[in-house]
Amino acid sequence: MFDIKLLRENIETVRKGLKAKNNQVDLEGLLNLDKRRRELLVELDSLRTKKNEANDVISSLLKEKKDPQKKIATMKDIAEQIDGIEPQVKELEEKINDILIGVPNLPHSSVPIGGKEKNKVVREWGQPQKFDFKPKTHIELAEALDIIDFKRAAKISGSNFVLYKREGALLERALYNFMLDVHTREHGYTEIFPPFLVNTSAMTGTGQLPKMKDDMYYLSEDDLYLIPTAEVPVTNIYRDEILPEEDLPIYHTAYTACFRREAGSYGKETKGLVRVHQFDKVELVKFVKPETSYDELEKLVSNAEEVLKRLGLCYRVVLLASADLSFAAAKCFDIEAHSAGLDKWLEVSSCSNFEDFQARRASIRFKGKETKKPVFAHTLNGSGVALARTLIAILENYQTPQGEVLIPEVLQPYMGGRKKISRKAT
RNA sequence: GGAGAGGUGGCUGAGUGGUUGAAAGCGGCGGUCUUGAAAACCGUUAUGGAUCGUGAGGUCCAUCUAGAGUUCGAAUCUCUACCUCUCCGCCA
Repeated sequence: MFDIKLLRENIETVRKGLKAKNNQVDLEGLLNLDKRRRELLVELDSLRTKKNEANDVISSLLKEKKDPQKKIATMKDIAEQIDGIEPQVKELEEKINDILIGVPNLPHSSVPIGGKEKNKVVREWGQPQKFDFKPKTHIELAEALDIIDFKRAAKISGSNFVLYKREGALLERALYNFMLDVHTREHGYTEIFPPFLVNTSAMTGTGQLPKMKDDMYYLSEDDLYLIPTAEVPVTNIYRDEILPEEDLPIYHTAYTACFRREAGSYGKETKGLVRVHQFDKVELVKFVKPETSYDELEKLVSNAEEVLKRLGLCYRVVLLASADLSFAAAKCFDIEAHSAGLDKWLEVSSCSNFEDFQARRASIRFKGKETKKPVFAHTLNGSGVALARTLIAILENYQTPQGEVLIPEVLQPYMGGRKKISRKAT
């Protein structure tokens, strides 16, 4: 949510930014609603002043044991006038808020304007894995090695759910433990283990609601949503709070399962682990001072990259163009790992600076000696990294001609010293 | 799930219909004192909005979990939701 004052003062900036995000909201209409609201508010406030004055007179009359009836009649009259205006103001406020809450964030000036075709690869690390045999896909490997059972997952839950078993389950666990260790021990993040179900306010605070409602699992009995990412509970930790300035920056990391309905996305792109309804992810979340947020974004990206480097996975970092940015993001880098079996770049991380967009919605502020008034913090987050697709890359890139999978060295301590996964239980 | 109690400022805690944005204490901040510190004393201490002012700042309005209601007037009365606590039941 952007500040309506920005619209009042600089409608062209907003118009340009929203156009770059392919959003068409009626800014003039919004501005008119705001103008009308302020006019009524002035009227309302002055009536309230009168009411308060009359009330003071009544209470002193009562103290002096005099008859207040005449003044009560006046106050009654004012109260009626207030009742006439108040609902109008409220209605306008709701209208304005309903519009604002559905307007995306504006892109940062360093973001290329345009759609996907304007996305820019900013760097690559490593070389796509080449084999002198025809590499198998992760699906073939996992089924042959008996470490993932897609059929039974479908029996239990439905299509695009995953059942990891044996070394598959162990590898999953090894991965998120490894990632959490790197981020907490070396990158300065504090570990969080949040609830996986959150309420409407939390979802609205980070910007999933109202736009993404259909993409989320919702429990109507309890009015709760399953989190699509740890970003939601972790960012909302400080909702409606004013933090001491010296607490910033705050870095949090969290492992959670993530739940996505992925409505209407069935097709060949969704085979295997590429797009599933439930996956594991280690998330990085930052709360920082505004002037530092773009430096913090670069650091965040490199923290995520570090994980892929240590896993020995070739990847590239992509700067997203304006129309490809998510609703709440001002700037975003995707990290894509190359997977040899599918021969594809798979998005395993998405690192965004939301500037004060989420902080404004969720009211996350900080205050210090210099800042007399509370200031909205900047929030950032990124996957560090998402597991299902990383697992694809590991299985496909570390496969052997025999159909076995070597375990990346950094994960071996997390897997009881195992060096490879083969058909026989090891 | 059943029964009960409760939600007031950073915290503790007064306040049961009329100058209560809210006593008091604690904490925080500034100052006096001190070689320094402590103690003591003095002062200060929320958030949002509208409006005036180049600015510092001023004025007004709102806010005692949230929403609805009663009333000329609500922190105070009524209803609903949410949350917390206690007991019982159930349970990993």
